[in-house]
Amino acid sequence: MTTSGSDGHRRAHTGRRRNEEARQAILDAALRLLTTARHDGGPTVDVIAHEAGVGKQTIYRWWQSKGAVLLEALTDWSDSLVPVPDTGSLREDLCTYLAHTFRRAGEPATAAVLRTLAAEAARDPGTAELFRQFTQTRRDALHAIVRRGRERGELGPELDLDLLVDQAYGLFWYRFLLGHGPLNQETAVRLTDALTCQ
Amino acid sequence: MTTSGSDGHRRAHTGRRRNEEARQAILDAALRLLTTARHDGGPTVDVIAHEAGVGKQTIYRWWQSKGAVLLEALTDWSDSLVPVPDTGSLREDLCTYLAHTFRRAGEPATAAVLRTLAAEAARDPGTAELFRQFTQTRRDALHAIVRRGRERGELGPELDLDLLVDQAYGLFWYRFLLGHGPLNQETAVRLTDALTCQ
DNA sequence: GCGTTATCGAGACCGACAGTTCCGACAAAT
DNA sequence: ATTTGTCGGAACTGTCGGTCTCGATAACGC
Repeated sequence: MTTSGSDGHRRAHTGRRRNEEARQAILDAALRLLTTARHDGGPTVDVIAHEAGVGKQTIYRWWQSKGAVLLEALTDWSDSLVPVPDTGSLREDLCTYLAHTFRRAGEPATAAVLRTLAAEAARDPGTAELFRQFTQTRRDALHAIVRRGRERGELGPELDLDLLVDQAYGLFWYRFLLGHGPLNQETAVRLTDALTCQ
Repeated sequence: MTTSGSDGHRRAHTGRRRNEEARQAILDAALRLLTTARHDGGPTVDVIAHEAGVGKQTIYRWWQSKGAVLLEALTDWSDSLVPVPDTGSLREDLCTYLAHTFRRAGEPATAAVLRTLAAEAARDPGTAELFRQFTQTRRDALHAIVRRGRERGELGPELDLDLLVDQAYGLFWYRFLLGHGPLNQETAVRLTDALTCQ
């Protein structure tokens, strides 16, 4: 609608203190542009700034790079992305979590975000580190599921859980980015079977 | 040593026909620059052209993008990269292949090449397609190993071999690019065990 | 109250780099 | 002998991440 900012009103100046509204406007704009399906690269800094009704300086004063903005927007958004189930059954928890993850990644908006972030991480070392931290939180979630399963005796006590987690997320990212194979619900089931040695 | 071309002599002009020496010089320069450890992004087109003693036009006349040049250089080079073992034992073949793959990826030159190509593929859709083709040849190699194993009865006949292959290569690329976990010889053994359900 | 100070939006500017276009030279094709 | 396509070299364009400057504004410290 409006060409500057998500709405037409002018933000009040906060003088010598950081403008929290501007911060939110930047993150909102970043996420909005990130989820807008495009086939080229991610949004440019100029476009984010313009969309947020903000000067580029205001972005670079608070974030170290474009990737940092995008990743913070993603992190805020994804906190409620994929819940971590705890039903008492490893196979059920695992399959639910994987199926949910695959389904989300299949949605165009989510896919665009993840793809753009991965590309940005490949370009900028600083963003790569932030991306590493983001994936770490997902690893932790999956790790918790399999650890509970092992504590219940559903997995051998000597099993390398990190390896198991990385087999799952490795397959996910590999297929998501390269697209050699599908990421559907059947894949989730089969992967669950394979990981639990059924 | 020399500032233009890998050696000092001037190439002979081939008139109206394509200069094969120039083509090789470009690919050689691309690979040489690709394997040179750098912490920033890949080599620029200008540098490749200068290193090969060639005009940029000569590059863009024969390749559609920088990534296409890099990927052709990589493909030529990697044909003899990781041999496909066939000892008659699935676990031995698998473990050998994975261990070899991991070891190669640990060498700085190889690591720089793979990392740069992955970044380039993330940036440019055309290069992404070529990268997909490259990884497909590696998938095929691993697929052949497990297919032979299944034919010998070392795997269940209903197993999804594509899934198995993608678990392996997924873990490889995930750890290679993100670095959450190691890619050492023990990892190869453990992964082999996991994939063959030992 | 009043000078100081930090942030704000806006825009000019810089440097890197992918990709294009032009040029004179050259030899094969015709 | 003329035409044609490539070659090396270089200037040029456009995009984009990131920096710098500027006037306006209001909180902060005295």
